[in-house]
Amino acid sequence: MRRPVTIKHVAAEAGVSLQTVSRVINNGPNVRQEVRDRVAAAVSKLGYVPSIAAQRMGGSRSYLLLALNDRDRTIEGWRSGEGADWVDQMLLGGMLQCAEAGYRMIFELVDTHSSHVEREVQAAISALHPDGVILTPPHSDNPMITELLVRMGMPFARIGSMEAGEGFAIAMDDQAAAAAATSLLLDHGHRRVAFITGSDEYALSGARLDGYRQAVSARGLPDDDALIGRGDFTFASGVTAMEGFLAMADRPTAIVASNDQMALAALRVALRHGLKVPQDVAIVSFDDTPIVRFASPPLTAIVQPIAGMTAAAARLLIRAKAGDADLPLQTILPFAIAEREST
Amino acid sequence: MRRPVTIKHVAAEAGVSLQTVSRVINNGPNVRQEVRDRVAAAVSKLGYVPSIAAQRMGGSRSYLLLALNDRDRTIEGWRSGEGADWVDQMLLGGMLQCAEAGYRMIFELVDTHSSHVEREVQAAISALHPDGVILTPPHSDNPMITELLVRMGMPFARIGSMEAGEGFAIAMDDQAAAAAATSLLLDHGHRRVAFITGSDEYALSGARLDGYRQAVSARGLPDDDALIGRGDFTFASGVTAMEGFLAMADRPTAIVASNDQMALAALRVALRHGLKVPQDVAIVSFDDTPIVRFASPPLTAIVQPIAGMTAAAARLLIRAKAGDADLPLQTILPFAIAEREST
DNA sequence: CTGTTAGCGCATTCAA
DNA sequence: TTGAATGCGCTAACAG
Repeated sequence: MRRPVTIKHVAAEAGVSLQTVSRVINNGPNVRQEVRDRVAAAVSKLGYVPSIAAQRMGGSRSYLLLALNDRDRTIEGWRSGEGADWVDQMLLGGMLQCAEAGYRMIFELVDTHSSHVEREVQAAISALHPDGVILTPPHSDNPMITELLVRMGMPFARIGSMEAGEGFAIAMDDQAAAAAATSLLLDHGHRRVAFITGSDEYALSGARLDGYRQAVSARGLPDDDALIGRGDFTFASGVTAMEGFLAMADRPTAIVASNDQMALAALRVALRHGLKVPQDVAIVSFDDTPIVRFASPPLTAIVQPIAGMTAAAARLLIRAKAGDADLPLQTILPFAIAEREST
Repeated sequence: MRRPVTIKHVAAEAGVSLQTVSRVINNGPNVRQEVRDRVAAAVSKLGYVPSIAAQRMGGSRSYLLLALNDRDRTIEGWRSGEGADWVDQMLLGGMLQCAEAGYRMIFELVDTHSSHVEREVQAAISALHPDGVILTPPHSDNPMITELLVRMGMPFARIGSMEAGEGFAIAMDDQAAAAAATSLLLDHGHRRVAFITGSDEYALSGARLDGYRQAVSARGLPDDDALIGRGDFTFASGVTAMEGFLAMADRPTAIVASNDQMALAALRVALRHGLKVPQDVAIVSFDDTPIVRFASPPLTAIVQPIAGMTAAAARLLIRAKAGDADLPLQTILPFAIAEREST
């Protein structure tokens, strides 16, 4: 049971003071190259790694980033085991980015709807003292949270949020993506393309609807409100919306759904009505979680750059803490479209 | 920008000393109920939450658990986006269990095959000072890691490891599961059931093979080595094994694969050979990641209690740190079988 | 039962 | 360019 090696041991080994070692560790100025090398040698010889707890206590960075996800949605995704891989992609982008800078990302589940959101967030921050917070939808646009963060002087990034405001806004161009999805269908000759919206709680829902409308009117097609189904990202709401469409006399021949669950619902309903996909009705999905790849037929989908957005968030937060100024307050990442057999 | 509230403020508010507050926080003994209540009131009034960094510096717990996953496998799973939800299930079980005790779980990716595994693990531990470490396969049986942990006096749990040894071994009964999968096929009337093994690097691979053999001989069927295909958990190895089976004169009518990837490979090969599943050949898979549910036909699979194992690991580690003695060194969790259309 | 003292490992003042 | 002091928020060991 070796005792842990501290900065003191390194100082003794290198024959310098505590402070000099600290300077070398943090790449501080005013250290001769020779001394720097000597300290570095001692560090690697002893296998010294600074304790982040002590670093924080010393009044510096905590090397921790806190990622806040919605509790219910996240747990539900895990429990269903349907491979809703939002969290995986966040980890992929965020963790790897953090690792590069010696940071760690800690996950926390928070209930947006709870009356004590503030207490929950406050508690997590007080306990961890992170250097920054990464907000994901729907937290990204929850003023209870963003205002608290501002009050605490805690840097944060809002993923999936386009509106300028406090914190770093990082999103893909949802409007352009919806327009692209719609245009794709229009290009395939569809004239009546319907759209299933997401929950209003998410700012991106509005953006996607706007994109759809824009693409439709760009072709000079009428703006038919009957072609817009209100959903809330749940499978059930997708079923309802799709059944509404199929009950119409002049029913749509193509559907754009604001997320995968609703797209799968639309697919299910279509098949149950004896319709063939994509012959009778084409479907485009948003998000591209694994499930849509394994649907029959596999769904064409807008691919969200979740890993990229999280990586960007981590990078910005880390740089901000390092004192980097003039960082972009808004970051728009490119989306992709995965064409599969549903169109 | 409110200044953070510390134990001092609480002490002042309650009119007691620092130490008394600390006692109340940690549920220590020797505090009158009246004082306890007074302190509790001050805590909630001020919204005080102890800083885990400071708690650790004070020589107590760090309230952190470190989960080590294999870097390549994990990243590959995320990148492929196939919804290999091992990590999700770990988070589901581990995070929720941790949250109950005021703990956090931090993920770290480590390359088992690297020559500097020890350095990587050492560094993570030195930086974080976790109260315990959760090892997942293949780390669970990597002596480089386990021995290092023992030397450091760091409590740890080995998930997917049945052998007694240092640390808490937590696993499902892989042998019984493989036997159950095989028996299921035997019950369906199959006489020639083949088995695709996993990589020898994983202790559970041997256990699964044993279970298969046991089930076969329990029926008095011959122990035919030709029915055992060597795999390594990759899709490609599954293809090779399956093609070997199909080239046989007296080919098997049922397959048990040691993981989902290889089962999917077997399915693919079977279909390509014009065989019908399950009529011509039945398939049972291990792991039950989301993809097998969306295969056509959906595969019958052994369901691993990943969330349960991680939760158990967290619980044991937390209790151990709390001073709980006689905790079980081996924990076996029940598995389940999800019967679907492939059998 | 409660308060006082002395660190934990580090970074941030200051001096030299 | 370096070193010595001071304090971060907390707990353990000791007193009272």
